[in-house]
Amino acid sequence: MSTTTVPVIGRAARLFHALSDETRLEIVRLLSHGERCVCELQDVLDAAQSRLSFHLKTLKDAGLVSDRREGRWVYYTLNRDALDQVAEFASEVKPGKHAGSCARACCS
Amino acid sequence: MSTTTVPVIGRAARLFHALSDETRLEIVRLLSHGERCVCELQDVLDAAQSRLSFHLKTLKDAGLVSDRREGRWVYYTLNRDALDQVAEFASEVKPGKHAGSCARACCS
DNA sequence: CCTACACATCAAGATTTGTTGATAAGGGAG
DNA sequence: CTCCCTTATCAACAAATCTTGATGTGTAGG
Repeated sequence: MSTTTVPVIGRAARLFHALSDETRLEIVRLLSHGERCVCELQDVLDAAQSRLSFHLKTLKDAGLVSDRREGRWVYYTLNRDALDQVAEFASEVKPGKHAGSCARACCS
Repeated sequence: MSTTTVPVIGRAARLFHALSDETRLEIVRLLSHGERCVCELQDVLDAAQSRLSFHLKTLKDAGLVSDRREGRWVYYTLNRDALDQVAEFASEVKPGKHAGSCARACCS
């Protein structure tokens, strides 16, 4: 069972890293209201286009958003699964969750 | 209500940043089993002492852990509140949460 | 075709972050 | 007081990250 913890940790680290930047959090917050195209995010966030593209790529690589092309526009949406994984990690790690399941060994 | 979003975003960013490193996630995972002293973490994680100290400080600054001195040892514990805030952000931002509450404006 | 628009990618520079080894600070034991 | 143990802090370096401006790619329209 503990063999799966390492990849899970890595997955969680990439998720959290994608959420560790204020610009990306603003993007996530906007996308929580529904699908948005890049130019709209650009307007609202008042961010340079290449900067936005960089952050959207970061979010996409982490699996937090998906994109869809429609004509010349690209629409981004939040991935519910990734957000569930974030909440799941927080819940899994909450104190008391593993109460009594493992001994406490302290240094000599 | 939207006046609080900026500080909230900043708070979330600092929380997520603290969780964006694998070493720190391992620390969190260990602490989820209960209080631990630094030397014990050092043993289990096989990490240099100054490295561990650095990561513990990062976690502490983000409010994710608290420390308590007992003799020469310092014990660290997870802060449940911070983990709740992580889960809360994930839930707050989940698609559908704000369904219909705001119009969709797209670029011209 | 040619142009314009929406977006992605690249290269360069500045800033932040993580690691390592050395030193400092704080407390217990003798 | 002195030594030792545990932890924190510092300085220096390496590596990753973010920003900006320029260029590339795909698509629609004339």
